[in-house]
Amino acid sequence: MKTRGARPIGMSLWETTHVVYREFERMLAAHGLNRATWFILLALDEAVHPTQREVARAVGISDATLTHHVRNLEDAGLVHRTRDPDDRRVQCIELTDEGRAAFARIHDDAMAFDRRMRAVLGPETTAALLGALDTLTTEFARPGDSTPIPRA
Amino acid sequence: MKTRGARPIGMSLWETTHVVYREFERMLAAHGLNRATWFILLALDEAVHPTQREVARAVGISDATLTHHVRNLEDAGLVHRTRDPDDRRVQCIELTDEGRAAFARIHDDAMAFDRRMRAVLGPETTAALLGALDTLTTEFARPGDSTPIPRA
DNA sequence: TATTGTTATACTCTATAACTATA
DNA sequence: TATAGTTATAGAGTATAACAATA
Repeated sequence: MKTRGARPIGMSLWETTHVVYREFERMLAAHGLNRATWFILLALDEAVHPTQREVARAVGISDATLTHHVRNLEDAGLVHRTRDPDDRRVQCIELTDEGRAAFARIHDDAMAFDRRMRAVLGPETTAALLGALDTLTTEFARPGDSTPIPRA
Repeated sequence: MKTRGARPIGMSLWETTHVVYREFERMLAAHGLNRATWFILLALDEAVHPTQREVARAVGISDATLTHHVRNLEDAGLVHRTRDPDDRRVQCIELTDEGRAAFARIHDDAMAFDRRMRAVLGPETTAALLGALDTLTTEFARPGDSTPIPRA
């Protein structure tokens, strides 16, 4: 068949995301985290006392998968869980002091990573890229799917 | 901490790639393929009688992982392997008639998918997006990594 | 009955190491 | 010795289903 012609956008999208995220995850790994646990910490940072279910929705994974990752974070001493006294079904996840310190360190690295991307693109191309990505997300998103994080 | 400020580019990149690829893989699944096996068929289409090792390099997976996927493709009747008579260590992978037909069908769907992306973006934004992705890939690629396909 | 979260289990993709067979 | 590929095994991330505790 010898498929020739313009390279599909999806190919470039896939390759770039892969290349960029391999570097990003290398950084996370140096802090003992992976993509999922980093997204969980971000979700914790953006909500006040979220339930595990809310965090799972924000991250885009199942409750069972979240339990798995939260256990790892807890074993690492970065988060602490307590049952909500007003509704003892609910687990309240909070960063420990150590977790807050780790978050701050990783957040610094993540911001530096973002600055590197913006610097190499320049402000106009950065804006164009973000606009294009947003257009594609709107076009292909399914209602009811949250998901910033899936298996890739 | 309440991290506020501009959304990181990586977040958008990740989310868009996820949303787009979930739809793409839904299409592939309707044809009985997944991302890895589709990339393998693409690699077969672009080279003449490649060895398995060459295909693995092109796809960006290990030899052992390739064996795994090729076995699935063979079980599905889409490819056929023969030992190279000139060097019996080498497996030559070829599409079967059924494989060629499946490839053509999926390729049509993949092109339609690409047209949909280009249509919603428009020609200028498409070009800008591809340029930005290329810039990022160049910035973050590591020499010696082939990789169009990894786990994401 | 409904909801929150956990456990048990399993599946998929991936890799490394050890191996076979060929060269 | 070196190379192409396979097998055996394991690990990471994910999910579904069944469950316990609580409401």
